[in-house]
Amino acid sequence: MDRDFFARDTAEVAKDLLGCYLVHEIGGTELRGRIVETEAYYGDHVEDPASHAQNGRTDRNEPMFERPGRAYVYVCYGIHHMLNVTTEVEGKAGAVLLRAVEPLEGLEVMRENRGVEGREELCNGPGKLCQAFDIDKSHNQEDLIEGHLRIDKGSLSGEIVSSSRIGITGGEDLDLRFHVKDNSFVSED
DNA sequence: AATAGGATTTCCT
DNA sequence: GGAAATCCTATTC
Repeated sequence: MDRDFFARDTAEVAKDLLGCYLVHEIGGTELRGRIVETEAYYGDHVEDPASHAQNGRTDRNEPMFERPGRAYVYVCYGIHHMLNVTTEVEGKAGAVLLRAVEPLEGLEVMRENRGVEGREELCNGPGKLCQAFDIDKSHNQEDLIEGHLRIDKGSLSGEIVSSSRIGITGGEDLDLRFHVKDNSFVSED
C-alpha cells in the first residue's frame, strides 16, 4: 500500500478501503480477509460529534493525529478492541474504523480465536474482527503499510452503499458508513 | 423473537 | 460518577 493512499480525505479513504485486504502474519500463519465494511471518523477540523478526536488530543486518540497509514487500536466498553486506520496528513486527525471483513485465509485460527464455526460470524463486527485477527492494544500505532499487520491493495467487486454510522450518538445525519451491497459478511443491513 | 444486563477501559463533567 | 465507535448470554413473552 502507498502512504499517499491514506493521506487523503477520511471518507474517500473509507470508501476506497472496501475490497482491500486486511492481513495479519502471526506464528507462521497468515490471516487474511477482504474489507467489506468501514466507517469514517473526522478530527477536530470537521464537525463530527461522534469522533474521539472532536475534543482535541488525548492519550487515547493520539494516533489519530499521527502520520497516516497507521493502526489506531482502542478498547471499547472495557472488553472489545477496535481497529482503525489513521488518515489525513500528519497533525490532522482522522481515522477509518474497520467494521467487517470477509475471511479468506487462516479460517481455522480465526475459529479458534472466536470460538464459533460459521464463516459469516467470524468477522462481522468491529470487536469480532479484532478477536478473530488477534489484534489488541499492542498493535496500536503500528505501521500498516508493510509489516506483520498490514493492508494490501485489492479490487472491489460490487456496489458501494453509504449509510449512517452504527452505535454512536451525535452525527447520525452524516453518511460516513460504507459497505458492499448485498454482502453477507457486513455487520448489519 | 425480543429485550435486558454484564464485562470493564478511558475520558469528560 | 456516568457514558461509550460492542457483543454475548439469560430471561421472558
